[in-house]
Parts: sequence; C-alpha cells; structure tokens
Amino acid sequence: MARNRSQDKYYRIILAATRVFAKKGFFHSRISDIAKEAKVADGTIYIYFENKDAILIALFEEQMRAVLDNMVAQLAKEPDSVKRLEIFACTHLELIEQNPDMAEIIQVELRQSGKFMKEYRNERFAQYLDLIADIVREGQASGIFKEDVIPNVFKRAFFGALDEMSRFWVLSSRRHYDIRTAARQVSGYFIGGIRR
Amino acid sequence: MARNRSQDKYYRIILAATRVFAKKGFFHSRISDIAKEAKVADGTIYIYFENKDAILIALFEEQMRAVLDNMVAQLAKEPDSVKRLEIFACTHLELIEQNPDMAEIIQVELRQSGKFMKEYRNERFAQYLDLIADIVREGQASGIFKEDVIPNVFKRAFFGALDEMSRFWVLSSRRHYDIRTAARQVSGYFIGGIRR
Amino acid sequence: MARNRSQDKYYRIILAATRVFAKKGFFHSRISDIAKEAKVADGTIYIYFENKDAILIALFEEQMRAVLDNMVAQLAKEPDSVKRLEIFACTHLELIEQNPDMAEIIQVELRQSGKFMKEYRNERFAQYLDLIADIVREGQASGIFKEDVIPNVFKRAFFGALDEMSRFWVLSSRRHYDIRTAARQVSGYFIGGIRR
Amino acid sequence: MARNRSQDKYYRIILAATRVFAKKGFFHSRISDIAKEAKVADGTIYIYFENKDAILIALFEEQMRAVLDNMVAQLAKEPDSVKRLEIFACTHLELIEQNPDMAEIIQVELRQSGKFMKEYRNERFAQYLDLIADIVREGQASGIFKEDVIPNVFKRAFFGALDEMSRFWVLSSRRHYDIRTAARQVSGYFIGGIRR
DNA sequence: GATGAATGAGGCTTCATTCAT
DNA sequence: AATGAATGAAGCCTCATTCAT
Repeated sequence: MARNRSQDKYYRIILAATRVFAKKGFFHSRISDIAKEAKVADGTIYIYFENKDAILIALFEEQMRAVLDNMVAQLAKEPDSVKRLEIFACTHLELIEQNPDMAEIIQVELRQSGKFMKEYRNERFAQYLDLIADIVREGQASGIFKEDVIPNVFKRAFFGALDEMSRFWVLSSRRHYDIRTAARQVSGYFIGGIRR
Repeated sequence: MARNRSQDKYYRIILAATRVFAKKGFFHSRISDIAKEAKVADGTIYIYFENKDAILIALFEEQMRAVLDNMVAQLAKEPDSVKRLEIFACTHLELIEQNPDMAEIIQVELRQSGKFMKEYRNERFAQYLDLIADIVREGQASGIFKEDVIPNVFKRAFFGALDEMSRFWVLSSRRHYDIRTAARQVSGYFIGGIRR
Repeated sequence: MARNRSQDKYYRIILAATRVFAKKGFFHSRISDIAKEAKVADGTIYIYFENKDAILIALFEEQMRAVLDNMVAQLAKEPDSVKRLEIFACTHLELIEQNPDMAEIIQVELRQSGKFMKEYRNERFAQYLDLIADIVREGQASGIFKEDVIPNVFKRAFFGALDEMSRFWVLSSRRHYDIRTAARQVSGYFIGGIRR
Repeated sequence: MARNRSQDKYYRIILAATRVFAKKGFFHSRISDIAKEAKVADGTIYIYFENKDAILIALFEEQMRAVLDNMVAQLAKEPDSVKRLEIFACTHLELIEQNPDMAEIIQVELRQSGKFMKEYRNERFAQYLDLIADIVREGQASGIFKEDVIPNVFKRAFFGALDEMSRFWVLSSRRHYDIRTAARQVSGYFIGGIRR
C-alpha cells in the first residue's frame, strides 16, 4: 500500500520531469518546476532521486525500457528481415509521434555531454541499436543482405537517419508529409542499399 | 590595425569557446573558463559578445560557414551525382576527424532546445542539408536516381546517418574502423537504395 | 504559525534594510549587508522581495503607512485648525527624532529618481501631504485662514519647510536647539502667514 | 590656447554630466554615458576629474557658484527686506524653471548621503542659505521682522518650502499654476508669518 | 514519508578605472 | 593631451539541496 503510493510518486515525478525537460531543456528546468508539475513538494523529489541528474538518468532508463520492450514485441511478429527493418523504422517514428516529449528529451538531452553519454553508459540505448544489428546479421545469414555490410556501422547509420527524421518531426510545427511515408522512404533507402 | 587586434580577440574567444564547450558542454562551461582559455579578462568577452548564448550562436555561424564553404568547394570538383554523395559523406566525416571539438559542439549543443534550433533558425545548417537535396535532384534529373525519392526526406536521412556515425566517432575512444570505411559504407547504403 | 514566521522574516528584512540604507545609502548598500543585519541568508531575501528595488518600495509603503496612521491619530484629537498645523509640525519632527533611520531614507532615497518618484507613484506620501491641505481647507471654511491661500501650494511649502528642518536635524551631529522649538518656529511662520 | 581648449573640455564634461545625471541619476549614469554626451573619450574624463564622485562635486561647486552669484546680484538691487525675500523666492524658482537639469541634480543627488552632505561640506550651499538668514537679520535690525524668529531656523524652513515647490515643479509634467504664483504664495506665507 | 522555507555557493554581467598607443 | 580597448573586482540573483517540523 505505502509501496504503491511511493511507486506512484516516483512515476509522477518521472512523467513531470519528462514534460518539463521537453519544454525547457534539462538545464533550464528547475527542481521546483518539476515538483509543481508533479504536484509534490520540492523536498519530496529528493526522497525518490539523489539529485537532478539522477532524474534524467532514471527518466532515460524508464523510457528506454518501455521503448525497447515495445520494439522487441513489434519485431517478434515478423520473421522476414526486410520487413523487420521496415517495422523498426515505422515503430520508431510512430513512437516519436505518440510521445514527443520523451522523443525531444532523448534526442536533445541524451546528447548532453558532461554527465551523459560519456560517464553514463546508456545500456538500453546500446541494446536498442543492437536490435538493428541483429536484423542485419540475420539477413546476411539468410543470404538476403550483402555480406560486406558491417552491422555495427549499419545500425548507427539506420538509427541516425530515423533519429534525424524524428528531430525534424519534433521541431517543425508544420508537417509536410505523413510520418509513415517518412518511415517507408528511409527504410526503403537502406533496404535497397544492402539487399543483394 | 585596431581592427586586426579586435578581429584577433574575437576569433581567439570563438576558438577558446569551441575548446571549452567541447570539453565541458555549454552549460557547464563558465565565462571565466573561456576567458582563461582565450587569455583575456572575463569582461573582455562582453566587448565582443552580448552574452554567453551569443558566443555559441557566433561559434555556430563561424564554424558552419567554414564547413559549408569547404563542402561546396569539395563538391565543385565532381559532376557525377553518385560520386558527389560519396564526397559529401567523406568530406563530412573527415572534417569531424580533423575538428572534433567543433563536431562535438555542433552535434551536442546544436540540439539544445531553449535558445537553439527553436528560437534560433540555423540558416547555414539548412543550406548544408540542401546541398544533399540538390545532389539528389540532379541525379533524378539525369535519370540516375529513382523518381520517388523525396529529396527533403533523403537529405535528413543521409545527414542523420553521417551524424550518428560521427557522434560515435567523437565519443568512442577506441577506433574499430577507418573513418573512410564508414563513409563508404554509409554512402554505399544510400546510393544502392536510391539508384535505379 | 508558518505565516507568523514568514511575517517575522519579512519585517526583520524591512527593519534591517532601514538601518542599512540609512547608514550607507541605497546604492552603497549590499544585499549581503541587509541579509547580515537581518540575520538571514542572502537568498532568503529573494523569497520575500523580488529584488533590491522592491525592498525600498516595501520599506516606503510600510513606514509611510505607520507614519500616516500615527499622524491621523494625532490630528484626530484636535479640532482647531491652527492647533492642528502645530500638531502636524510637532508630530512630524518628533517622528524624525524617534526614527532617524527611516527619516534619512525617506528624505534621501525618496528623492532618487530612476525607480522612485517618477515611475513609482507614492500614494501614501500624497495622502500625507493632503492631510495638510485638508487642514487649510477646513481653516478657510471656518474663516480662520485667508481665502487666497492655495491649499495644494501650501501643503508642499509646509511639508518642505519641515522636511528641510528634519534633514538638518538628521544630518547635523550637534544640536543647536530643541526639535519642539523648531516645530513651533516653523508652524508659527506659516500660521502667521495665512491667518486672517 | 591649450588652456582654453582644456577649460572647454572641463565644462563640456560638467554640462554633459549635468544632463546625464539629471536624466538617469548619479548611480545609474555611466562614465561612458557622460563621455558620449560630452563627445570625448572615456579616458579623457580622468584627465579632468579624479573619479566619478569628483564630477558630481565639481558639478555642485560650479553650478552652486553660478546660482549664488546670480542670487547675490539679484538681491543687490533691492534694499527692502520684505521685497528681498520675495526676490529670493522668485529668483530661486525661476532658476529651477530655466535650468531643470541642474535643479534635479541638486535636489536629488545633493541628498545622497554616503559621499555627499556628510563627508562633503557643501560650503556654497551653506552660503546660499545664509543669504536668507542675513535678510532676516537685516529685517529684524530694522524692526520689520519679529525678534523671536531664529534666522538659522527660518533659512532652512524658507529654503525647504521653495525646494519642495521646485521638486514638484521638476517632477510633475502638467503645470497647474505659474511658477511666479507659487513664489508669491510661498514668500507671502513666510513674510506674513514673521512680520511684526 | 512529506513538506517548503531557508540556505549559501557560485555564475553572469557591469562598469569605474587604467594604460599602451 | 586624447583615446578607447582592456581589465578584473564585485554585486545581484538563482536554484540545487537540506532539514526542522
């Protein structure tokens, strides 16, 4: 019971932080902004999190876990490597469309050096990228994809392409085309490029 | 004469800021850090720049102008659209290799919301992306590239792929492969994907 | 309870500021001086006041309210217009004698242009002056004072005379005569001057 | 020749400071503001004045000397003590009308404690007040004014009344009555009040 | 556990003053 | 004598964090 209520506050703070960070950026967000958004006192945040940085780390962990789980579930439905790449692109971009706050943070704040990406090894993000590398390896094993494609290069290129698309999506107010059109275009380039 | 000395200090501050921002990130960098690195007094910085944000903006402008000019010069040598895409990829990644401080800032800080990307329209960056779109349009005009490729989608995907490669390059200490190998892989995927 | 403690700090800061401003002048007073005098942390001041200017404004408001209330109470005791002018002069100068810090600030800092007297309309000060004008009007109505006296001119002249006396009082260390003597002299000049 | 040019700069700086201090107040005025107004370089000011405070002191000295000389000249024309008081009031307020910048500074900045009025004995201002005391003494000697009037109290009351009138005059934008009407009212109160 | 008032270290920025030219 | 770029000390203010209630 007390546990549940605590859990509840923990997630309320994470969600509040997601909204606040997305709107103002990590450095311009104040603890009191998050507290207000989460409807808790400033001090309460320090019961659940060591400090401000820890909120961002936890936010990444929680959000990336959900993103990762969702992607694994989506990919599990389809055995064909080509289709799997399409699904990855589409799932990734749809997620951005549905959860733009989180997308903004992952894109913008994940790049923050200083505390993140250098000192903090983002394990889940690495796993997320490896889903792509695995698809490529499967495709190569089944002879669909070229042998000279380096999976660890491909995974970054593919993710980077999607990520840049989604940044544009998040940042631009006017939408020029459907997000699924974008997903199909991008996965199309890559599939064409590595298919035998 | 006075002009030269002034110009001199202006660029010394820009270069100092490039080093400091790259190392500590914009928000963790102190004006006094930049001043020390540039070997000027703290107050001197405010003779040349309105405030801390303005240093970052100026830094982008100056560095992006150099990057853009260099890219235009490199592309001018080659008429073939396919080769031009390879040149773009190679030039981009080589630049990152040669100027990792600037690369770090453009990648990490350019994403900062707040003052950048939202309020500050990065004209030069848009021009840089449009170089890619133009190559695609030329290739389509000469019948080399597929007609259904959307240049404005392609340019982001292509840039995003290179950018993610270069982030990895900048952030990882151990190098697994040559940067030119990466450039060839990435441009290879895209060229294969949009060629007729 | 929390309210009382807050109120307590608010007035402690006002009183500390009164002492510090009186001693060093507004511009030479540091926030840290006031904080030290009030025995609070520097930052605490910003919980109760927007900025340094706001402390001065609040100080005026609070002190002028007390001064005004006191003067109204003193005047209420006496119906005779002539005696009321004497009471005004005496009460005003006695207040200065009892509260020289406040007097110094009102005299010295109230004149500061910039934020005060021009942008900030001092309502209470205007009310204070109008007490004098009202006495004159009453005296004119009852036929004691000359009809050609302009109350709105008289109020300034009368206040100015007292104010200059009190400035001398505050600033000079050696006292040449009793403050009540001064009050009687000044009110004497004016009463003689406007009596029929 | 060089002397004349130097003298010229000295007064240009004084006049520029008068305008700038009047507009922004002493503390909000920057040396560079005065330099710009005087059309000299910042550093030039330090050839003629020790520091910022010294400009204000010099400004008082110069302006008060002119004010004093003018008042002495005006009073010299009239032997009658009653008329002399009227002339003082009228001359004082006319000066304020003609030179509002100087009036603002003398009223506002002269009150500044800290550096002025306490540490800096304003000799000329004392002399200015003593002109009033002398008129009273003459009037008492010739039996026109009451014997019990204390000249050193009267001088402050009279000056204070005029000063407050002029403050109102300087600060208010809309003019409700003629400045000579005010002069006559004020001197009228006092003359009526001390006449036998 | 929850609160939010209080703390105080530290940053950005200003601007009087200097000094090489 | 004149300049104005450069200096750097110092102040206002913010805000992450603490802790008494």
